[in-house]
Amino acid sequence: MVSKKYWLMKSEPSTFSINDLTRSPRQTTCWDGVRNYQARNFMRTMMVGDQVLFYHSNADPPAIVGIAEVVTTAYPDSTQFDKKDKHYDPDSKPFAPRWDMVDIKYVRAFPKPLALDNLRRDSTLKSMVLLKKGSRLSVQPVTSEEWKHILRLAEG
DNA sequence: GCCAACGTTGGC
DNA sequence: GCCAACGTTGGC
Repeated sequence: MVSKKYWLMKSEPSTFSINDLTRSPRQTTCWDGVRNYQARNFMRTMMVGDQVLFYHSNADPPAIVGIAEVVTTAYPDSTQFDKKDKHYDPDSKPFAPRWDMVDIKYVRAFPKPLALDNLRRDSTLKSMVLLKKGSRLSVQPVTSEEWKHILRLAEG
């Protein structure tokens, strides 16, 4: 038995919001379009049951808006082979796919989103990857302490 | 819309 | 292997 891990995944709500996730078939979506090696490598270590903070970037305000969970391990992202897709990668070959994705399923939305500026003022969270200066990583690990604290904030 | 910070590419 | 140029992210 491996213990659950915790993650944060970013999405621009104008592209795919947590509401879009609730309306998806089985409230599940494949997390395609990740084109950053570090983010990909994190997805490759994900296990079914891992918990995910759903973050709205480029939003007003940017905020953690709810929770999802990982329901598949990583598998090749089909959009890398689709010439018409924005995330098409001509250098990736089907016999050696470069980019992976996982499926995540909606768990719940927070009654009140946790806005980025509030998170920044919270000393318990000061070493969160999300809050590091210049951090752009779209898939990132969250410690269990950060996770517990964030859930408390969301309930409060 | 601006721009700082970051990741990637490619010439050398 | 260095690093300038470029493209992207994402807060503001």
